[in-house]
Amino acid sequence: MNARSTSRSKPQSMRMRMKEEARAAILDAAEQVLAEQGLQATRMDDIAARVGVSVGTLYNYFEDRQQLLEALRDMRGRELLALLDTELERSLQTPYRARLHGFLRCILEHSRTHFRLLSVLLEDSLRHGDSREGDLDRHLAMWREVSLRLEHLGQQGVKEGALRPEDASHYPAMLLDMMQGLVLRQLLAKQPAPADELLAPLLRCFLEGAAPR
Amino acid sequence: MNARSTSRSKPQSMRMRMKEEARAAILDAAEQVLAEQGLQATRMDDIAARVGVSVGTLYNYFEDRQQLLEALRDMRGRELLALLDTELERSLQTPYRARLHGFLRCILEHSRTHFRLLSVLLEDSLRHGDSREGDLDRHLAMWREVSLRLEHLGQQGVKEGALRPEDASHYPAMLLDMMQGLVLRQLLAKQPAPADELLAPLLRCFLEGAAPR
Amino acid sequence: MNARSTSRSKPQSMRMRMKEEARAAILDAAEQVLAEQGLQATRMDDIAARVGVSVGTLYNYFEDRQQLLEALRDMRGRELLALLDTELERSLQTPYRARLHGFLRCILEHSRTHFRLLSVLLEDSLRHGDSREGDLDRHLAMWREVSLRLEHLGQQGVKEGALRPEDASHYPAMLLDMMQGLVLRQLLAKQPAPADELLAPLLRCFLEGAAPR
Amino acid sequence: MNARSTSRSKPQSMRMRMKEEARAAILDAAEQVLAEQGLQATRMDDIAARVGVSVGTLYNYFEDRQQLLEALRDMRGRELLALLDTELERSLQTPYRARLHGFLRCILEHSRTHFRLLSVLLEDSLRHGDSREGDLDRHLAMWREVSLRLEHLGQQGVKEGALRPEDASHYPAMLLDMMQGLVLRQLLAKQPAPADELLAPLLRCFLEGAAPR
DNA sequence: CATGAATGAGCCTTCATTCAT
DNA sequence: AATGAATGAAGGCTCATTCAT
Repeated sequence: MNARSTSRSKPQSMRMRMKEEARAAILDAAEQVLAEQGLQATRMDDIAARVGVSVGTLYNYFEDRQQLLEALRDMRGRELLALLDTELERSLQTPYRARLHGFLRCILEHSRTHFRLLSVLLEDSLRHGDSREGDLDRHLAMWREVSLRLEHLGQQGVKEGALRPEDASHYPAMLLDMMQGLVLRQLLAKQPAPADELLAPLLRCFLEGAAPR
Repeated sequence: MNARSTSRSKPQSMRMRMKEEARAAILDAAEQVLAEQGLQATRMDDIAARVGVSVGTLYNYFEDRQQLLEALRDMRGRELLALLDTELERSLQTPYRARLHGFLRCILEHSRTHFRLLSVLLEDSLRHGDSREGDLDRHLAMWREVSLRLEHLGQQGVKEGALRPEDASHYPAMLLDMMQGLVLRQLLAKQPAPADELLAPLLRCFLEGAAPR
Repeated sequence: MNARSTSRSKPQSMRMRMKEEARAAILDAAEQVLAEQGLQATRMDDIAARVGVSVGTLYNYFEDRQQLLEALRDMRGRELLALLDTELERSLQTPYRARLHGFLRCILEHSRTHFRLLSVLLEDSLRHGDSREGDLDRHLAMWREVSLRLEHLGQQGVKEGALRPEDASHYPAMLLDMMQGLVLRQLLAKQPAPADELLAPLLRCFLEGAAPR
Repeated sequence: MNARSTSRSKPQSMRMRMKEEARAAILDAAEQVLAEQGLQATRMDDIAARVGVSVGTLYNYFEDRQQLLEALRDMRGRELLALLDTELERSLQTPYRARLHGFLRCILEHSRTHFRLLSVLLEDSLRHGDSREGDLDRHLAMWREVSLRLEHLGQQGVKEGALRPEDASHYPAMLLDMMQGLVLRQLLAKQPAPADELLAPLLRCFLEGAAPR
């Protein structure tokens, strides 16, 4: 009865592929609207209109508004981690400072692309810090992954003699803090500058400090 | 600190004093609720209930919800600046490093006290980055004031030979970024640590860098 | 501050009285709409329009749609019990048959007045028989109260020698069943007949049976 | 009635037979879901899922939700009448009391089997008493058929001298009322009892009355 | 005929704001 | 000034129905 099986290679994976693409399209639209209107102003209708479908369709792909946003967060998180891992692999034979530079540039660029989204989701996580624990957890887990990679990198730096080991545990946090500020200021300034230009003083201060030698 | 008290004649200043106190009470309540529930979950009814008055009364003191929140932001901003100025004055005769330390501790403590508020208001500013320009402006203006004081401090640092002058323009931003991360992580960690313990590695890294000398 | 106490006799009870009247008005309107449109077709907007207020107002008096309907059920239930108790008291010195007749007439009349409501609420109870247990419970509890009174009445009948005691436990149920059918057929027939005319054969059959003696 | 079936050639009647079986399967599924979830909670998707087909398929067999439910009601109605007629034929040579007992047992058992359905459909009929006249009519027509058969039976009873003729016109209604109550209480009690055990006191009271002789 | 994704009108509910007392 | 009931626009979500494949 259901044996309409023509000579198709992957009937199921076709379905699933299409479903995945539709989900991705919705998430892209959601990010756009989110970036433009902010979290609470983003109505399901707006997202639907942006994709060019009707509201009901959104609910064929996501349980509710909340789940849609979580899916968006998760997807972008996974994308960033993939980027970073690619970069780390690419630069395997490179000295610490250059690797760190590449790593941070990845973050900077990804964050710039998705900045409004990130701030909006951070905001959301903070607001519901108490309830919806699992939600915040997944968000923090992602950043912990990034931190982890920075720690590994830091160990290379220590081995190379490029880093003092005493404060090593603080480096990832401080780097990420400064990165976040960088991105934030970029956004507010509305004058995007080349990534390397922004990273140079950051790295210089991080490695050599503000005090004269 | 709240020294709005000019030497005015009784009748008016009495009125105004009471009005100001009522406003302050409302703002305190608003901050509490905001901290507990987040921006969008904070209803006017909740604030009113917290103060112990009825909704209508709030509208005798503030145009609308938006203005109330702005007033709250402005008040806390002014308070922080007052704190910083007091601290700067207190430490006038002190060397750069100690002054910076005191300055940052002020920020850290004030931010810890009002953390939820700050994150909630930041969120709000970002969301309406496009509309409500004047609002974001006032918020940024406040932080520019803080930055300004850090710059002054930096100049002292350069004069004392405690800072390299080349990257001086980046110092305030980097310091504030790291401070913000510090506060953020404090909140998420839910294990408040003594301010000085947190500031020590930050200052060490800032001044001496991560690279061995 | 709240000491506006003018020479009013019952400031609070005034408030409460008005609140109760408003609730009652809403419930009356709800019953009308319910009777006209049925349970699922009854929208909150319709009820509000019927009372002449806006939707929001309904929510100042009832948690949600469900609670409003429950309140309606409870109120009508209490009214019926009050009617019955009044009737029972009035007829204390009367013989069994007459008392039963009066009792049943009360039910018949109350049920005719609120028939659509009753059927609609019964329906609702049946539907959610599994979930919302407490809800159905309250409804059944009310009818159990009616049954209880019928049992008491039956005891009088037995004592008077007007009833065979063997099947006494079945009498309340059978009487109520026949009453319910009576009311139902009245509704469907759309030709309301005088209560006594309907009750006479019912009582005759109940007491004397269908078989010739 | 449905005798559109002329003596046609196989292929078409094959088609129709299959079509009828598919319809029956859908109606069975619908009844299950209806019984479990209630009228308004029963979604077309649920029915489809229960049959193991997709929603669209339902619409190949029934105009819309409403027609599907009506078809279900009609089918169960026809089934009950068939049962009753079989029973009446079987007991042709039996005295009145036994025939009545058999007749009522048929109703009781059929009603128990389909109870949730019946209550749900009754509810539906009552709700739309005003619109959809024809719908309620078909439902009532069915019960009128049952009543008719009870009347015939009653005539036998009168002839046999087992029934007083004066109230004969009320007997069918009263019997059906008590039956309905019986079934309803069975459902709510959730402790199914043997049919005869339930019917005995009912018949006793109906025939001999509650008053001692 | 079967499929199931898409549709979109419709409903419940929330909450900032108003205004008569 | 204080009160708090009333307002009603707005948004999230449901689900019967359609239709292209």
